[in-house]
Amino acid sequence: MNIYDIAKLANVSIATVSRVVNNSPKVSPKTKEKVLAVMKENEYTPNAFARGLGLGSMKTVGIICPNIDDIYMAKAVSYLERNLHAHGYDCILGCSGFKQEEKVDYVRLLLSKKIDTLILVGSTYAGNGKDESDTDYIREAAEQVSVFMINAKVSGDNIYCTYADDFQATYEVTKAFIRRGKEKILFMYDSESYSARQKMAGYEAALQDAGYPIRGNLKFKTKNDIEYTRDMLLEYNRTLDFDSVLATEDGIAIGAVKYAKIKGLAIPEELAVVGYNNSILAISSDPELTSVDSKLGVMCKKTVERMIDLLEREIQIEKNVCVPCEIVRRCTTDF
Amino acid sequence: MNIYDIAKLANVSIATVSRVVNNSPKVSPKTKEKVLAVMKENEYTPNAFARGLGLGSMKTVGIICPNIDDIYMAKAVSYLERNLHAHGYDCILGCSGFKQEEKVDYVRLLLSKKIDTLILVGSTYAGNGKDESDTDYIREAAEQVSVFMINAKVSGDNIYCTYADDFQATYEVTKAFIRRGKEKILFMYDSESYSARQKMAGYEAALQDAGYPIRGNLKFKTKNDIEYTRDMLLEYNRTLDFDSVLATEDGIAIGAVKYAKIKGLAIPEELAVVGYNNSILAISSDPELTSVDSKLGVMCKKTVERMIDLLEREIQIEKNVCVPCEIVRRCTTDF
DNA sequence: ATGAAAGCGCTAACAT
DNA sequence: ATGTTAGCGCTTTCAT
Repeated sequence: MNIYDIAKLANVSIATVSRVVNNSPKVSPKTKEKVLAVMKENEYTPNAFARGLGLGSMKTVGIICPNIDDIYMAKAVSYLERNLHAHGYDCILGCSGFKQEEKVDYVRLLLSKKIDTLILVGSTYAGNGKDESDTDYIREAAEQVSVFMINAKVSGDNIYCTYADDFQATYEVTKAFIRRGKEKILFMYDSESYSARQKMAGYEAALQDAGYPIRGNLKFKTKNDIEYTRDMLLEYNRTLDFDSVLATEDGIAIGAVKYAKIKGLAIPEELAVVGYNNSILAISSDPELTSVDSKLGVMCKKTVERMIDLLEREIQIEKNVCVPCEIVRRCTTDF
Repeated sequence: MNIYDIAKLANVSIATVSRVVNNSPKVSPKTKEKVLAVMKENEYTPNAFARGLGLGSMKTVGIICPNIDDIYMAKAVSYLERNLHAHGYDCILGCSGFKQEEKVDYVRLLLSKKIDTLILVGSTYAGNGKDESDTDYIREAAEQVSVFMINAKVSGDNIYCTYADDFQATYEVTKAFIRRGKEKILFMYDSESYSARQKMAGYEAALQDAGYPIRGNLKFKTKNDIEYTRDMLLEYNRTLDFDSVLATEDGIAIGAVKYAKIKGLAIPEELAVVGYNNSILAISSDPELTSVDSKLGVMCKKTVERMIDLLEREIQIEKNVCVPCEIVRRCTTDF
């Protein structure tokens, strides 16, 4: 069943059918009704490809994240999908992994599918902070469609970023630790992503402002893996002296909690722990984890809102939006 | 840049360009090279909509799950995406929620986007087991594209199902409980989905086979929410007597663990607990959770393999595939 | 091996 | 308010 069939059955031209389908005001109620009836009777659905070809759009946005099997990414995609669906857009999802080449390939692939917009979720897409060139593929993509980044900052025309104020959050957590008498705050991270760099910078700034030294061996690189982190701490704890942990991921923080239990350290008195993302892990942990909530829902909503403004209302939109975090206090800290 | 431009620049017809793009064997190496050069030079990418219109396919599969902000669903989508991507298919993702009407709408929506195949993830799409009619929309969809269900069983032409052997798994867990002297096994569930029904049936069968009574008050409906479950148990424990918990979700099981801690019950001696899905929650818990692994990775792989066989090789494929579960033993049980 | 031309099903400008 | 028609960019059949 195509538009010609419907037109014939309804005794009108295909233009009229098209108008009815697209809710054009200039078609008489009578013919509209007639056409709708024929359409319903034959369960007609316009061919999306033909429509896309004519219009140059299928109302689809591409979402790329490194790995949706990650609570944080899944949450982001969930928020994005909901907001986009509400505005009549569909999501085509890609999981690129963390390798540069695959990121580049995946972006190209989605562009070739003629998406209306590209959303890159995660701080890994902001590059390593050293070479500008490793984000060139994003600027290239932005020549074809507008690109929205979530939790990453990349400069370039037609690139719009939304990110959490991670600097401020870790600054405040570190200050709070210091106020409660903690002197040896272990900063645990698992990548050099944009977001991780912001977090480390906040940590360092707070130490500096308090007149504390920044000690390299208190910056501890690990993996976002509970058991790996726990074992690393057990291994290094002879040479490492710390009374609190600021982790860039909840999984890392829970590794620290597990370590404390094995060592018989009281939480938070002997070891205070703060995680990040306020994921379900934070409350599944025992004791429940104090965690920084990066307000992912807010970020996703703001992203989609601006996207719609740009795509449909052609309004001027904010280029970069920074969202404040919230520190959710639970049992692994005494502040 | 379209196919005409390339044809002109390469001094060939659009048919030849099309042949080159589609890797047709009947084009001389020389012209092929020439065309490829022009294409590269101009960064030509075929228009996906036009291609879709001609071919009737954009190599896209629709994936619908109730909610990707759920560890299990996210894992499934992750596996599916990876396998599909490897075969050159893209995923368009929809989160339908659990309401019947929205499921129906979302299926229709994706069908109208001319997906090559539809994958429904989650046992919620199998209906409530009472009305056949609540899965009619799936059979309707299957008239247009083949439908693959993950962890659900729905009968109908062109519908292919892959599900875990949940019956066997809960049967074995229950038997193991009984062998270890547990007499009052609390079955905790959060829905009447297909999978939940299988789990309950396995539990009941094991009790029956052991000559134990099936007591209605030992079937406890809750939510897949740690705190809610914990509080429900605290509230009902005056009237409820149980020495072990078999939960249909890890989150529920952790709620039971939290309850045991508050009540000062030793795990697993005074309260043994088994969760489901072997999610990250199982190891973030303390003590770590014994959990049934439903082999989601295997299910997803089998699904995509059959899909490719059907779509590209037009081979006869298995209609229903049942995958055995694995019981991952950790610290909340003594078996 | 290559080209010409007829679709694929729709939208939108233009004509009436 | 409705119809005619020219694209949109590709695939594919049929000639050559």
